[in-house]
Amino acid sequence: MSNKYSPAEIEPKWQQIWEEQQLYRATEDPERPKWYALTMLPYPSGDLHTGHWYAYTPSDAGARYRRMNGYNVLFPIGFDAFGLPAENAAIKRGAHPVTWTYANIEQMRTQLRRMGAMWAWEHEAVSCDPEYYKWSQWFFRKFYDAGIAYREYAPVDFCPTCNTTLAREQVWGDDRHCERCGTPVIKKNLEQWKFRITSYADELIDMLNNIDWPERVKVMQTNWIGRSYGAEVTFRTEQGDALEIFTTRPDTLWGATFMVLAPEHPLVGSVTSDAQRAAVEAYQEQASRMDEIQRGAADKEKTGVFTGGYAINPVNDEQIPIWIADYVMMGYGTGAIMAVPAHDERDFAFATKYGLEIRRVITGPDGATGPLEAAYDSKDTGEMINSGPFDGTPVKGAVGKVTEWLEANELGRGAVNYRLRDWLISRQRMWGAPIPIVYCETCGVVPVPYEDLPVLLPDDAEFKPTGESPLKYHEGFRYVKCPTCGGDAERETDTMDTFMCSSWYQYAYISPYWKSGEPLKADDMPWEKEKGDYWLPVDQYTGGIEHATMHLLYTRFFTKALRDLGVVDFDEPMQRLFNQGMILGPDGEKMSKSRGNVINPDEVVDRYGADTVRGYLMFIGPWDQGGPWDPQAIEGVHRFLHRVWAVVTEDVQLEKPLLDAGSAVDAAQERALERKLHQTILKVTDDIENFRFNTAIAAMMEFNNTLYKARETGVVNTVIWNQAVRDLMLMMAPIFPHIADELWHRQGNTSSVHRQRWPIGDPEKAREEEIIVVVQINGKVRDKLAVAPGTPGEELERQALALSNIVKWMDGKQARKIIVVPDKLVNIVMG
RNA sequence: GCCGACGUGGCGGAACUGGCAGACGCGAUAGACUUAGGAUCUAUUACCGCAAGGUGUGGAGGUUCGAGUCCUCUCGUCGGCACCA
Repeated sequence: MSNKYSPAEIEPKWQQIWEEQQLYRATEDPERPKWYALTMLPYPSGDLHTGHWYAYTPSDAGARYRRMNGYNVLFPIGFDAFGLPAENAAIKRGAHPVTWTYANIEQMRTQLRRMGAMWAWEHEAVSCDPEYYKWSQWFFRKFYDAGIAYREYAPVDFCPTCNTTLAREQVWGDDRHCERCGTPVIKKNLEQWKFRITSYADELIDMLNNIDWPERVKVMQTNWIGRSYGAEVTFRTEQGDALEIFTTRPDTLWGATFMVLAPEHPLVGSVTSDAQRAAVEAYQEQASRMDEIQRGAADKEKTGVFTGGYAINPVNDEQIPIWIADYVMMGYGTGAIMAVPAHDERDFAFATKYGLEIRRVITGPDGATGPLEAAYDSKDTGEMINSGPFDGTPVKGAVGKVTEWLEANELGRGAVNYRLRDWLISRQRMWGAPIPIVYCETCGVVPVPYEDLPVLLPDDAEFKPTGESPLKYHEGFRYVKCPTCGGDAERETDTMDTFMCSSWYQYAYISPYWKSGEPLKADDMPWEKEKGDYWLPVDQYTGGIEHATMHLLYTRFFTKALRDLGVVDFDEPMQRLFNQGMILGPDGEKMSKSRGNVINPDEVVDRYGADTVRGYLMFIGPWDQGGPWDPQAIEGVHRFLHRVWAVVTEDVQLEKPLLDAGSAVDAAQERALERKLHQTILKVTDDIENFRFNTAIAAMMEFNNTLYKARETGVVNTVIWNQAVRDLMLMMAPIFPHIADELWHRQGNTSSVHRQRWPIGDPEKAREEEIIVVVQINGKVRDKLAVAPGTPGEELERQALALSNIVKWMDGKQARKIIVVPDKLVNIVMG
C-alpha cells in the first residue's frame, strides 16, 4: 500500500468498490425518512464541462450529507436528450441524431462517473428514448382531453436560425432574441399547439409562498406572470357595439378623453368613417408589416391614426374620439384602452403629439388642479375632481370604490389581467417528441389513441440542409389513416418543445421506462405509484437561475395540471430550490472556446484528482455567487488534502512524544483539541446544511492545521486525537468522498465512511474556557481581558478599570458612561 | 424607465441577533531543508508610520456608547422586465 496521496490510484478504486457494493442504489425504505435530491439534468452535448462540475458536485455533497444524517437519499441523473444540436450534427454528417446522441450519452456517463458522485444510475432516464417519450405524448394526450392543450392560429415568435417557433419565455432581451442561439426572432402567423398555463396564473403566483425557493426566482416568476388588478368597463361605439376596455385605474375614468384600439382590433372596421378609412387601412397595413420585423422598442415615438369614429364614455356619456395606435397590443387585456392622458405617461405623450384634450381628474400632492407638465400617476396622493359623484374622494382606495360603483350601475366589473401567455409547445423540428395528433379530411383534428402511443420518430429520416424538419417530407410518417374513420389523414409533423420533456423528468426517474412495451391507457400511471408515493415530491432541487421563467415555471405548471388530472396529490414539484452561480474562466469571463478561457475538467482531474476539483469548486466562494476559476488557488485545496493525508497516515506512526501521559499539559491540550473538534463539527454541520461549502472547507482546513501543529505533542494517539481524526474523515466525506473513504479504511475501519452517521457536535464541549473581552475607550480598543465565560458585568468593569493601559488612557478623568456587554466588551465613554 | 442583487486587502473570499474587520485559501517577502525546487517546513503579510499611534469595508450624511451590518441620498457593476393599459 503506497504511503503517498495518489488520487489517480485511490479514486478509480473507490468508485469501483462503491459501484460493486451498489452503495448508492436508492430503494424505498419505509423505516427511514426519504430525501429526493435533484439537480437539473444535462443536455448530452458529449462534453461535460466545468459548469457541470460546479452544478453537480456541491449537489452531490449536499445529498451525501443528508444520507449521513439518516435519510434514504435518491440522487438520480439522466439526459435531456432531444434538441437541436443533435439535429444540426445530423445535417452536418448525414447521420441520424439518435446515433450522435447516444454516443454522447455514453461519453458523458463516463465523465459523470469521474465526479465520484452518488448517482443512482438505476434511475437514469433518457428523454429521447421511445419508452420515455411515449409518456410525454401520453401527457399531451391527457392535456388535450382536459382542454389544457389546444391549437390556435395567432402571431407567434419564430427563430430564423433554429427554424422553429418559440414560446414567449424563450424570447429574451430588448432585441427579443432566441434564448438558445441569440438570433432576433421574427413574427409569423401560424397555427400552433399551446398549453393553457394561463389558467394556473393565480396559483403559480400565490403558491410561491408555500415553497422554499430563492426570493430572486419568486420575484422573477411573479413579474413574468404579471398579474394586475383593475376593472373592465364597457364603452359603446356610435354604432352601438360594446367596446370593452381593461384599466387598472377605473378612478380616472372621468379623465378619458379618447380611446385607442390595437390596429388588429375587430371593431376597427366598423368604427372607421369613410373619410378616415384610407388612412386607417394604411396604418393597419404598416402595423402588420411592422409586426413582421418587430413592433418597436419601448422608447419608440408613438404613432396612431384617428378612425373618425366616436365612443360613449359610460360614466359621463361623453363622446370621445377613437384612435388606433400600435402602442396598444391586441394580446393584452381587450386590445382596447381608454386613454387618460392626464394620468398615464403613454397617453400623455400620445395626446401631446396629436393635440388631444388632457383633462385632469386627480389633484396634485399640493392640491394643484391646473394644467399638467407631465402625467401624474400617483395612486396614493391627491383627490378626485371633475369626476361627478366622486369629486373629493381621495385617490387612495378610490379604485375599489369606483369599481363597486361600476358594478352597482352595471357599467363594468372588477377584473384581473396577466402578462403571462399560454405556452407554445409546437416546434418545427424533427428531434423531439412528435405531437400525437392526426388531421383527417373528414374528422378534423384527431388525437392519437392512447394504445397507439408512442408515435415513433422514423429511424430513416433524411436530413436536408434546408433546416426543414424531415418529418414533413417523410411520407411513411406523414401520411396515415385516421384512427377514427380509417380515411386518409396526415400526421402533425411538429414536435414538442423539449421543455415539455424536462417538465416531468423528476417523475420519470422514479421508475424509468415503466410499462416498457405495454400499450398505454387513459387511466394509466406514468410511474410506479407506490414508489412515487414514497419519493415524491423533490425535497431539494438545484440548478441555474437561467431557468427561472422557463423550466422552473413550466414544471410547476405541469405538476399542477397533473394534480388536476389526479396523477399526483401535491401542488408543487420541488420543495426547496437552490440556484448555483456561474463558474467563469480565469479572466473572469464566461468560459467559451472563442475566448480560449475554457478549463477542461478532465485535465484538471488528471492532474489533481476529483476530490481536489470538487473541493476547489466549493471553496471558491458562496455557491450561489459563482466566480472565476483560479488555476493557482486550486493548489491550496490540493495541499490541504496532502496535509490531511499526512496527519492520518504519518503521525499515527510517530513515537510517543516525551511528555508524560496524563500530565497537566497533556490534559489541557486534550481539552483544547476536543473543544476545537466540537466547534468544527458544529460549524461544518451548519454550513453544509445551508450550502455554505466554502466556509465548511475553511473550518476543516483550520481544524486540520490544528492537528498538523499538534502532531508532535502529547495528544497524538490519545482517545480524543483518534476521535478527532475519525470525525474529520466523516466531515470530509460529503465533499471529498474518495480520500475520506481511503483514509477511513487506513484507520482500520472496514465499512465505508459513506455508511457512517454524521458526527454530532456538542455545544457544551465546544464552549471556550476563557474568552477575550475587549476594553474600549470611546469605541477604540485599548486593551483586552482574558476571563471565564459568563463573568458578570460588574466584575468585567472592575477589572477593565484596573488595567494599566486603561488607567493611562483615562488620564485620571471620570468616565461619562461605561457600557458592558458580558463576554464581548467593555466600552468606557469619556468626556 | 421599473424591479432585484451586489460593491470588504494585490486576488478569491470570512465576519451569528450592530460589539476585536480581514477567518480560510491564493499570491508575495524572509528564512530552513535541499545538487535543485515551481516540493515541503517556519515566520511575516490591510494601509500610513522607526515607534507611539493613526486611517480603513464604493462615496456623502444620519441613528447609536459602538455601524461592513440599520436608515436616507448618491455613484458603480451585474441580472430581470420593458409601450401590459
